[in-house]
Amino acid sequence: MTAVGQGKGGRAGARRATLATVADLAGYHVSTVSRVLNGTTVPGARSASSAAAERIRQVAREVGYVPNAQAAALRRQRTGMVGVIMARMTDTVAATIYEGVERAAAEHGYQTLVMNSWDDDETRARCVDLLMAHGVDALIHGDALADGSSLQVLERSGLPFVLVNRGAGAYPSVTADDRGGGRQAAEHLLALGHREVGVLAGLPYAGNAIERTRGFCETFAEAGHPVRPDRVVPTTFDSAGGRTGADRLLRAGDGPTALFAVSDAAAIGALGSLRDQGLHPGRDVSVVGFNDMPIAGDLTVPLTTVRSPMREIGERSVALLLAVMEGEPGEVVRFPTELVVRETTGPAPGLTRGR
Amino acid sequence: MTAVGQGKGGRAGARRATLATVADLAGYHVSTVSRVLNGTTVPGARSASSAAAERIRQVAREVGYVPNAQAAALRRQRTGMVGVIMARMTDTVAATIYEGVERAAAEHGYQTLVMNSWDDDETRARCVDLLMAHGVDALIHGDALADGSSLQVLERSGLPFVLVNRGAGAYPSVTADDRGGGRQAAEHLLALGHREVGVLAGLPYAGNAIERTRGFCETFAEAGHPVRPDRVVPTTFDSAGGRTGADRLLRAGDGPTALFAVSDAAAIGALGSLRDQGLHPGRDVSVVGFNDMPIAGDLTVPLTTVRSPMREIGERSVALLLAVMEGEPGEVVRFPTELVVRETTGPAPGLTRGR
DNA sequence: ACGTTATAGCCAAAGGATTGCACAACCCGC
DNA sequence: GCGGGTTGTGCAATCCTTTGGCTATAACGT
Repeated sequence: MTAVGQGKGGRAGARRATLATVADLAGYHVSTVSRVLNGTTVPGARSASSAAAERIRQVAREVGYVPNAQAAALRRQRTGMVGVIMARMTDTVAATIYEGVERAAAEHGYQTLVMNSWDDDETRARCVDLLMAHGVDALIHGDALADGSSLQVLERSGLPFVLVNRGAGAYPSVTADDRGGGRQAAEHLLALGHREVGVLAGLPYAGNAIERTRGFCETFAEAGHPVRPDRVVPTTFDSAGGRTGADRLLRAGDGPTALFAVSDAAAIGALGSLRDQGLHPGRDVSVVGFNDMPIAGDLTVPLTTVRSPMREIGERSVALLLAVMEGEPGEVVRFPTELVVRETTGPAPGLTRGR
Repeated sequence: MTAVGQGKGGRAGARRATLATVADLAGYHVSTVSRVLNGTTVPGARSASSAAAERIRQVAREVGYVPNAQAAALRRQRTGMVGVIMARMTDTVAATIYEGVERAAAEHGYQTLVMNSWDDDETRARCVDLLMAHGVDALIHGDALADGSSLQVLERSGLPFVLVNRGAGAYPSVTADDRGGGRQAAEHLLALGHREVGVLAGLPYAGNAIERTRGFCETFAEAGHPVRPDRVVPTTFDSAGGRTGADRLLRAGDGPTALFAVSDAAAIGALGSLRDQGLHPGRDVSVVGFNDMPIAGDLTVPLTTVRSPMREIGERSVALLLAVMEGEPGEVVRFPTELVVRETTGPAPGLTRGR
């Protein structure tokens, strides 16, 4: 295993150029090179002569010098990376929030190091450890447990962090106003005359799902039409979960006339279930989703849903994190949601449907 | 700025425990601690006594020692991280592939460091630099330009890399058999009697889009019904792109009777366009997508599409990367696709449609 | 012409983990 | 009881950058 034999092209095996390489070639000391390349315009006015600076930059470019972030991180005690934990990237909601996070972080000179926790406790814990090992300066936690149980270790570690998408207790977090969104969905269905409704309630330990369900159910209860407990079924957030849940709710003889899904993907799964049973969304059974993901409006029967500003939520979480890193107190931020009425909802059919 | 003032709980300001901390407390030398904690079961069998090992592990646990990956990476010349560049995570295809990558990488003890390039040249280049700076051991490139122009720098750098999702020339890559998939879509539509078809062709510089379009068009040409060039419109891969493209194709007086979209999202966008024009998918206009993302089968009119094993592609790319890192030659892998016929395709209507 | 002050650049010490080498103690056999 | 072979540990160099301290030179004022 002598030669490195990777890229066929260049000087394979020749290790990356370091400060020393540049210093030698340019005829300066590494410290000078470092200062030039870092543009240390800071206090001591430790600037190099412009001649030196130019020469050094020239050489650096020639040898393709890329600073070793590891070494730099070791010396200054910061990596410029923030860790991001998400349940899974194929959840469009998570992905969109993440895009917001990445963009905002980049704007402030931070890299993001993402990991998928798969909503699994052990993996979640391992993520935190790994991210800490890689020296992230802070953490954005996208899949906290509603009871905050996963966060105590984190808090003890002293690593600054904020929650996003799923809140938990008083921990600093940025989410949609999930409860309010649930209420909006409920009010809409109530206004359409629906009385017997079901909820595809999402994961029972996810703060956002809980709040959405709560807002929805309490609104129906206040209107004098409490949601039957057996009509609130836990699901995953994806379409498969929505489908299974809807199957269960609709196959029962006295199915509900409307469904509220705590995610658009689950709502689409419910649409699949409806279709299989020959039911038409918006006419036979109404369906309301959550988030308003981009395809919602393009469906052949466009989805009524509660819009949440996902990307903004991601961006805001970075701002909040930065504040927390500065030692500021850290707040609980909730973005208002907006009901988007399309065609999967319609007036309630006669109290008892056939079939 | 004396106290650190982050986590309120624990010993804030107390820096992370290091090897030295553990060594002192356990009464051993840091080198011994290092060996124990790394389980250096390697060749020299220079193991520590089990007494020492136990004590050391005990102490490490007590003080919550987390190794500093930066420092370790500096010393051994590897970080255990592979960089991943994707156009954007909200593209479900990219996200799914990434999930495969992450999982497979983790299985082999690697972390992934993802970045979104937004399909922008400058950003793409910056991603590579940043990933190199962070010392990734290798790179998985998910948004190569078809002409390979973005890859020469990379090749020169000597960093091992493979392409995924979008191939380019003879560079090692893992993709679906995009051309074959395009053919399958075409054969299906031909069999249904469609002669006048349009293509939502994706980004003109993306290898996968190009190949899918090519496979499709060549099959129609071979059948004696070449696709009119003005009916092949470039689009983005998302639903907005598909919608705009379909609007353009269908608004022309003599619209095609079928559309092939190089992504499911674009296909769904096309469905939106159809709906707006009062056209029924599968009856008035047939639509074929690509990838078979999970919701495809749950749509109210389920989507006919060409299935590609996205997650597997991601996983395989890691395997290939590992091989390349070992100095093996690096191949071009293409996974076969499978046509999934659902309900957005049907027999071609009379040669000229009304309206 | 000499003292004073910038300026440009070098020196060397971290920072935390890994690892080849050296060393001491111990075991065994004869 | 001593040589040869293990075995468990310690020593110290090394990876690359950053940065406070320091020196030498140049510039400037009177």
